[in-house]
Amino acid sequence: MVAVDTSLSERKLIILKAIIQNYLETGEPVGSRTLSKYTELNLSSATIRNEMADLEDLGYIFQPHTSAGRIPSDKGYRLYVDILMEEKEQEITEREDAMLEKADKVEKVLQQAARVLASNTNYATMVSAPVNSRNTLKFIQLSQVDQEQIVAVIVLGGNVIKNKIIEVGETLSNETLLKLNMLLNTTLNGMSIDQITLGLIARLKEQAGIHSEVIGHVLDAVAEIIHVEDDMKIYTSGTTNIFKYPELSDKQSAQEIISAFEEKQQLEDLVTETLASENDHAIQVYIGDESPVKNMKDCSVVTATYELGEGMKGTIGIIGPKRMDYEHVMRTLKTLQNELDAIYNKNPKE
Amino acid sequence: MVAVDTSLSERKLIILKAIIQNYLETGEPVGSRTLSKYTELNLSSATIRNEMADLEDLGYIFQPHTSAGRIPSDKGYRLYVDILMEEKEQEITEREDAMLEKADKVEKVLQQAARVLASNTNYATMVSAPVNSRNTLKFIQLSQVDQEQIVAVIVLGGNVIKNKIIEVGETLSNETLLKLNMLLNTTLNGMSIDQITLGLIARLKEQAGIHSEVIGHVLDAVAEIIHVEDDMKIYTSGTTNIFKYPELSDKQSAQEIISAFEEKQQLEDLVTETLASENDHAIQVYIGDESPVKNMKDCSVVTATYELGEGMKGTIGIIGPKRMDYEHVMRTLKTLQNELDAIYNKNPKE
DNA sequence: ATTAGCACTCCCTTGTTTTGAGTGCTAACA
DNA sequence: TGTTAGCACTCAAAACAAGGGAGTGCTAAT
Repeated sequence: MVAVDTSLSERKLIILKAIIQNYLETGEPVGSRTLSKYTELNLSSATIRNEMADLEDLGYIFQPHTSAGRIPSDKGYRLYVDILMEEKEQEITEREDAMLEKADKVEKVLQQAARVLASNTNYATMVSAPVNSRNTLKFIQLSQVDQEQIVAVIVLGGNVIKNKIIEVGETLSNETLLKLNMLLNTTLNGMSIDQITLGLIARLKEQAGIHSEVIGHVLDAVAEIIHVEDDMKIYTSGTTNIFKYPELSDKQSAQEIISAFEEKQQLEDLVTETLASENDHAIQVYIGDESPVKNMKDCSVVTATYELGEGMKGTIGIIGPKRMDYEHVMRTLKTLQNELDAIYNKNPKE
Repeated sequence: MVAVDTSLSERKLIILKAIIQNYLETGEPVGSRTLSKYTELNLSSATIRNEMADLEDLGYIFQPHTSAGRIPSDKGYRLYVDILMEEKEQEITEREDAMLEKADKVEKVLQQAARVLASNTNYATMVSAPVNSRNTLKFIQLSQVDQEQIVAVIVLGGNVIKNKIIEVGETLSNETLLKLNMLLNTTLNGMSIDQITLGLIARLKEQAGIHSEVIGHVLDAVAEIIHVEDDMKIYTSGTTNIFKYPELSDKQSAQEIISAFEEKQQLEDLVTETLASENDHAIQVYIGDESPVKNMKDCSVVTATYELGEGMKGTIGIIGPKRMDYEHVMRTLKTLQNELDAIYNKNPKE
């Protein structure tokens, strides 16, 4: 995929790059005359025209209609992102003061991240909260609320807290509760959520087996709390930025994109896809049809994975028109990714 | 406000009503010829024209431009909603099978409510989660997670659970913790959140005064957990329905409305306003400028308050074009309001 | 009081023309 | 052989013109 098409001469590459960059700036189809001035190689428009005809044959650019200039195809953008674009890598680590302010709750930070990203790029953005299947259990406790209710509290790494009310038919004695708590803590402490299997729970039941009925019920509830995947939280911002780009502003497109942002389902798919992809910390670019979200077939989607610690991974992403400022977007995304990665270590919990 | 303008003859009212109903259906300015057929009173278009001229002078209708038909003004809609509209009250209680399915989590129910409402009406909808300032405390407990962390768990009426990790400098003895828990439970149990004032906390501090420093810190934290208003959760659905109405579909309007739905702040204001209004269980209609949310000055907003029990009130609302089907909307809203009101009693916690 | 009739207004649609940016091709050129 | 000037051609978009039609206000007749 990244292999350069050998049929492309140096000059064609320069011209293609010029076409794309010009189009990114203006959003207008770019013609041969414009290019003959724009490029450093001094060629007449006629020559450029010949080259452009070739580039069109090869599928990198096309005309929206006869007698119009050319615009990049998806294939063209792909080549640009993979090869042509100059990444200003060196700057990334040094420059850029923090985008995020501290905040004590993770949710706040993530919502803020989405906002910052949107205002920095003028595109629509999303940030998914980390899912924590590889997280470990730090503490577990059952307490009697009243005659018929027990509250179970579970603290995971990163100070994620889960809890639930468990309804019990009969009152449990203090003693039983104490034993149960002991048992749970000694057995489960330090284990990752993945490790706490149904088999393990079954063995616990046996060990605790005295009033098997109630206790069995309680343990089942505990297992459920631990395993129930909190449905993925996704924060969005700047959805209306898409109105800044005419190619996405018609009713049809706007409606599709915005509803994908409201009904979060599609974004969840996007996150899943991103997290599943092999090379983790890289920035991923989906151009047009490449996007896993069908509603975004006319957009480009750029995503990155961050890690709050201990396998708690989340995704940050930007959705905009295909003619998006890839350089800037990828740089900003990388910066934010770093900040989020860092946040857990430097500021474990305020 | 509800007083009928005495200058309006019976006939004018009929005509006005006809104009509005016709406009609600078609969305087109309605002219005198159309009306002379549409209305039961057999009048020629000329007569109707005279009446319409009067109605325009009185500010109930206006022309978008000379030589166009008339459309209702905000004042016209107001009159319609207050007086002209026929509410089919009787049906409400009997008919209508349940819109909501049971679900164990409140959030799910509310999200579903928003969805149902949107698909039933073809407008944009919002449902706010109840705020619980008048809720009472059922149970409170502090537990040691590790050397430096305590987790505080608080259970409120309706099984709302709040919790937080508290960082402590030094380890607290089991004994101290036990005493603290006793103290907290005996003092605070059954109190409403409003009642737990800073003064009360100060008195508690004195009573517990032994290791004043750490304990003071912990008690402050507890007070904070109790009082920190969970930021209002608002569920939305069908935002993109606004694209079905041309008068709201231009970039400008669409952008304003949609961003109000994304950045929830304005919706929160709307909820606050609704909840603050005196007559609680009534349906409220805001037409155009009447809306507390400035971004919705070209819309109509219809809201209702539901009560999950014990002063836990939330708001459901519909946002659409001024020419909205008020009857249907208000009826649907009322039905849903009843269902939500009932849900807590019939199905306290599944 | 109502209505028929008429002149007038103004938006909207439709068709026509003009403009201009851009292309492809051919022939001349270095 | 690669490059360029020149020219005819295309097509979208803008500008313009004309007609139709829905609607109004006013006047005069019923």
